[in-house]
Amino acid sequence: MPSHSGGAMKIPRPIPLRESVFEALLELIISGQLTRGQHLVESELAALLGVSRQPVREALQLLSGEGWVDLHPGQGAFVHSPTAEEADQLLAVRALLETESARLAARHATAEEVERLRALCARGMAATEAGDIDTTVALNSELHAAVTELSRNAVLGDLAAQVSRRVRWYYTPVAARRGRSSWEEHAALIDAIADGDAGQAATIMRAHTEHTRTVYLSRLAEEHPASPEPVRRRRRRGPLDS
Amino acid sequence: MPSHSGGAMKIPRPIPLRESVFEALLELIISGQLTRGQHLVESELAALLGVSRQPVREALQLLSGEGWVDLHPGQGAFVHSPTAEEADQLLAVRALLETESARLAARHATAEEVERLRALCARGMAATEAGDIDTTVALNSELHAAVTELSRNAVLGDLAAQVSRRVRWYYTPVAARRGRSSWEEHAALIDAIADGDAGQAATIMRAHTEHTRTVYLSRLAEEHPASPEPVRRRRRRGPLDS
DNA sequence: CCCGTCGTGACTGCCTACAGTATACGGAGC
DNA sequence: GCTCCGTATACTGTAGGCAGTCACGACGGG
Repeated sequence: MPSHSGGAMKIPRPIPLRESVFEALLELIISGQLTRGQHLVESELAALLGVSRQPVREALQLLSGEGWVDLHPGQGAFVHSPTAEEADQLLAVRALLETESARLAARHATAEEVERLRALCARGMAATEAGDIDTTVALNSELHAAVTELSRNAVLGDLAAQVSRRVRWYYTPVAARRGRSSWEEHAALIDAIADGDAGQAATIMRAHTEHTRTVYLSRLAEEHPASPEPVRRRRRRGPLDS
Repeated sequence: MPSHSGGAMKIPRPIPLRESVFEALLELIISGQLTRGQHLVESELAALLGVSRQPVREALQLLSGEGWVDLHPGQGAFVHSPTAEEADQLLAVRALLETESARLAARHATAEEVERLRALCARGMAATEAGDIDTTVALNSELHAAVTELSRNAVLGDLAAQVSRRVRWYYTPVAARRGRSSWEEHAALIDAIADGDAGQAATIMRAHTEHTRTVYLSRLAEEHPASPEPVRRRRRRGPLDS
């Protein structure tokens, strides 16, 4: 995330293998192929991805740093199993960071940048109308990321990006019922940013994120049963074994 | 940072070597033995600490994740060289996180916990009076950490802790001139928390952190010259060589 | 029948070794 | 004398391998 670099964004020529592994594992986690609480055995993953254990280890530590897996010393890595409480806290923090981002964005955004936001918003609304959940979620993330970038605060942007990615994990099943209203809120937000009305932008973003949080919680309350204490036991045989 | 655990804080028996290395390197960076922009050669550090390269690599990646070093693929690790702009952004984010923490702390804190805060505050003021900068800074961090813990939001607490540690790096030279007033503000903050006055606590914390930020910036403006474009060249001979 | 103890297997943590690559130095050409 | 290029060096990235350790299962005792 080079945030708002001045045009000369440095792209390291050799993409380290650990990052490729990181992306791959992240995809496996988000897509659910690696289930919550599952024990991740380094050698199995290494064999699965066709690399050695070392890049896998490093990728697992990166994932641990961002809260995707839990690293138990001497015991290995386990896919993080988020509790309802934690999700709520995460959404609260997101609300905080994004609200501030919106406030700052309203102060700094140029007309050209506002246009980019509008374009994103239009595409997002189209995807929603078409019922394309995955694209909708992706565009939602992209729009929020764009706003944080406009805050002109790289540190804030990085933190928000990190939190957003985790939120996105829980968010996908919620996206459907947020539907159209979410994008109408986005449109209102962009208007406020275009006007340079910081207070208004912050207020809208606050309402928007809190709305999402409410929807998430209500959904959680419905399918209530959930977590029968996830498996922390050491796995001997599992879905990865052929 | 197990945040607000309920008494049974899990302490993994074998402390991984990478964490010890992490701590050691962090100390070397904060104390200035590793200067800004310096190229960190894995093998040298490994020899220095008497371990192999692997734990050093992993520690460097942890440090990179928290913004202490920059990892250039195929080139190695360099001690991060924070710009004035970045420091300002960091302080702004800290203000945001800590303000929210204070607000939440005021809602959740028990009388017993407030007492702990007061004790910390008293010790801090004593250290300041005694002119013990290091202890003052340490207690300052501890107090702020205690407040974020009282927010009862582990995610917020972790983020704030991370940001605070980085702030502390820049903060040490500033601590002296913040002096007594800082601890008076702390005392006022604790009063607000004790009263359960969330709004007041937030306001005080906002003013407190913004005050710190102002002092930092003014100090920066004074010793203005600064950064003669730090060394990014690859080092062949250096202070680590014996 | 339940509980403590020992044996076994498997996985992590760490070290060593190799290959690829970017940088720095020295020499040849202009 | 300056620039360009070849060679050498040293560092990173990756692989493989060994020892320590944790968990599980079986056996024997209460």
